[in-house]
Order: sequence, then C-alpha cells, then structure tokens
Amino acid sequence: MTTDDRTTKARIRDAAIICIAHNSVADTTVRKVASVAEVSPGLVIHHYGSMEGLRDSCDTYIAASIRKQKQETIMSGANFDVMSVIRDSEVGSMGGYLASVLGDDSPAVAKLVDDLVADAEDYMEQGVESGSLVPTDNPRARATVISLWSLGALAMNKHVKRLMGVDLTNLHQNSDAALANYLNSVYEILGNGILTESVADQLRKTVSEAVAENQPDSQTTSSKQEKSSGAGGEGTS
Amino acid sequence: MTTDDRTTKARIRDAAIICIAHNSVADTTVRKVASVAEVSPGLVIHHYGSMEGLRDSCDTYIAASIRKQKQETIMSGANFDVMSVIRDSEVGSMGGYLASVLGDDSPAVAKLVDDLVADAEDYMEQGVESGSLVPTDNPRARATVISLWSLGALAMNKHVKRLMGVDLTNLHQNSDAALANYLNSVYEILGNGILTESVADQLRKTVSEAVAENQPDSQTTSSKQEKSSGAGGEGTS
DNA sequence: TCTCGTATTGAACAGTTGTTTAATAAACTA
DNA sequence: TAGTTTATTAAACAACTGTTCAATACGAGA
Repeated sequence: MTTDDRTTKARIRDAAIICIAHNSVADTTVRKVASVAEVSPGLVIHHYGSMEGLRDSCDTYIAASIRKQKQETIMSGANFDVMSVIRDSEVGSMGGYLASVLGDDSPAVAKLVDDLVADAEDYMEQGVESGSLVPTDNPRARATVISLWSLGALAMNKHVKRLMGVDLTNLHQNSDAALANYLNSVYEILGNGILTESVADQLRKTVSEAVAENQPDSQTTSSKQEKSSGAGGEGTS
Repeated sequence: MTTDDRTTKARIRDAAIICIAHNSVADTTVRKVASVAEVSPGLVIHHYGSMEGLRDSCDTYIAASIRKQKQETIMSGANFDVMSVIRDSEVGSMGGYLASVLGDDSPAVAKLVDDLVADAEDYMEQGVESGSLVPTDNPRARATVISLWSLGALAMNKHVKRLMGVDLTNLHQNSDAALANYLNSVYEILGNGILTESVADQLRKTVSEAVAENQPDSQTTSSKQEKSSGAGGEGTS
C-alpha cells in the first residue's frame, strides 16, 4: 500500500466526491464522509466550515480538474463531446460526480456546465473547419443542444446502464458489444439524423411560421403567456 | 373557486407530486406535503403507510396517467418524443415531476422509462413506415438513444432553461423566439446529423474494429457483431 | 525546554426527519 | 337509535441531521 501523501483536508474532499458519486448529494452526510475519510465528523466541519462549504470545495475542485485537463490535453475537433473529459480524467469518480450533481442547480455546477458548453462550441467550430462536422446557421444553439444531450445521458446513467448495458461513468470497463451497440447508434444519429428530408424541412417551416404568426412586428423578445398555437408542434397528425 | 371533489387521500398525493416537481425528491418531507395538502403530518402516513408508500403511489399515478393519455390520444409517428406526453398531460406538474425523478432509480420510474422507450420504438417504426423517419439497422438502440436524450434534456431542465431560455416542463409558456431557437437546432440535428459522412463512417469503422480486435478468437460471441444485412439484428434480445 | 497555534476527537446541542400513539370527530352500519 | 369503523389531529418518540464546544494531542518555533 503506497503512503497517502494527501493532506487530511484533501482526503476529506475526495471522500465527499466519492460519496456523492456513488450515492447522491442528498444522502452524503457529514458522518458518512467522515467515515470514508476515517476522521471524526467534527473535523469535516473544522476544515470546511460547513457542509455547504465542503460541497462548494468539491464543485470547485472538479471544475479546476476539468480545466487543467483541457489545458494539458490537445483536444481535437472530434472530441467536442463531454465524455472525452470523463474518460480521460485523473479523478476516478468524475463521471459519477457529474451524474449526481447535474440534477440540482448549484451555481458552481451551472458555471461548469456553461464552460463545457462554451468549450464544445469552440471544438465544434474547429470540427467544421477541419471537415469533421457539417456547418450550421446557429453554432451556439447546436453546440448547446448536443452538450445538453451528452450531459443529459450522463445524468440518466442509471437508465443507460439498465437499457443498454453501458456505464457512461466508467467507459473503460464496458463490454465491447454493449459499447459498440451504443456508439453505433449515436454515430448513426449524429451522422445521418433520423428524420427524412421532407419532414425535417416541414418541421422547421412550422416553427418559423409559428414565430412569424405570434410576432408580426420585430419588437421585444419576451412575449410570454401567449396561447400556444403551434408551440412544440412536432405533430403532423 | 370550484369545490374540490378530490378525496383527501388524492389531495395528499397531488400535493406530494407538486412538491417533488417544484422542489426535489430529497426535500419533499411529510410536513411539507401535509402543509400543501392542508392536513396533519400524521394523516399522510395514515393514508399511505409511509413516506416510501406515498412516493410509490405518486410514481404509479404518474405512470397510469401517461398510459391513459397514450391510449386516449392518437399518437402519430412523428410524436415518438416524450415531450408530447408532457405537453398534453392533464397532470400539470407531469414534466417537473419526471425531471425531478429521473435522477434516482426507483423501480417504478425504471419501469416507466422502459415503457416510454418501448413505445418510442413502436412510434418510430410507424414513422419509418410513413416515411417520416429514415430506416435503421438497429431500431431498438436508436429509439433508446433518442429517448434517453429526450428524457435527459428534461432531467437537465434547469440548465436548458438557463442556457436556452426554454422550460421543457412547461412548453406552453415559452417565448416563441427561444422555443424556435431550440427546436430549430433539434430538428437540424435530427434532420441532417452533425458529422460529415466520411467522419461518421470512420467512427463506426473504428467501433467495429475495436470489437473485432478485443474478441479475435471467440466464435460464439463474435456473432453478436453488428451486421447491417441480417433481419432485425439484435433487436429481439 | 516551554509555548502556541493547529489538528483532532468525543460528547453534547438544537433542529428536522419519518413514524407512532392516544384521543377525538365524523361517517357509515345495523 | 346505538355501535363500529374510518378520518383526523396534536403530541410525543427515536433516529438522524449539521454544527458547536471543551478537551486533548501534535508539531513547529522560541
């Protein structure tokens, strides 16, 4: 057993990250963290002031770890995906932590997600330039949707695991067959889409018309509380 | 105000659903539910046995409500999406409830998700037959991935709202501009994909090779490799 | 060596959790 | 009508929560 050169304070934070990753934020208590870190509950508070302080430190540490990793690694245009961050992270429970934490809206997590999306937009722009990705009229919106789907799948990891046999928080130790099954579908969708051309055109036309209908003059952008006429209209009946 | 003809027991369940949808599972306590339902904490337990029993009843009720809605509504092939269920639900906080609950893995929620995915596969098959969707070698996997992305976005609703100004739990009350911005990207991705053809082919080839590489001499398992020709592929497993 | 600040602990505290109990009110049953 | 469930409440309960406190051990600097 190698000597643990981490400070006690760092060990407590790591214990908290493991607790949150393996269980959930809700039942990560002072005493459980203390037990994993093999210290007394009081010491946890002594070092981090409060449970909220500990949680903040975890978020900050995870965000810093991702930032550091992105700086050290050369990210190609094909690695626009959040999963590449998780796969190569030196923090073992990075994926599980993110999965547990994406549900609630702590400011630190919000900023982390914002940064990931912003980075994805950059990477995807590189991808367009290098010919990996097709161009788009709205790069930001596309990068945001793709990132949200990616992170959303991570937040749904329990269901992904049950339905497809793939553990997104631990990409290394999946069965090859299951992972191939999953990735093939992802690449198929991201490669060709799923809608036929005519239907896709029609859907987008419907959206544009709904906007033009409810906003005949170009005034303010926030016109809430309108009766939804064609909102969300995927229906072709 | 119309007289409330619901039974007290039903009112308590609805109060719990509202609590979970507006806050979270973790801080939906007996006393908060009792307060919303305007009853005493003890009565909540009297009717549902325990907090877990109440939660089970909520899950069951939501699942039944979705099932009922699907039976009553004619679902077209284009409505493979989960969002159509939420948009038209008579349970107001359906979307918020699902968003709050998708993170943890209660058996009832797992079954609900499984059902939604299975239905999506059916609807998408109809979509292929009607010419709305392009065919696929692996309908089950494609339906699963699409459904998980859809539900995942719902689970990420706080981030969706912050980043794109769209509230997926309340599709009716979004600004038209924001919703159009969101839907246009979704339809663009689902219509054309984002990867160029060469890259998509290469990625899928990489996946196939990785499978073949790690399982070179296993005759029995290598038969699970994806093959575009065979009928149905592994969709029946 | 003594001192002083930090690290660490175990016990205690106040607050909240889900649940139980005894009592009362209401509603059905005969 | 009387009797027996059921509905409902207020209060109490034990188990847990985060946090505080006093006491002790420890390590660096004089």
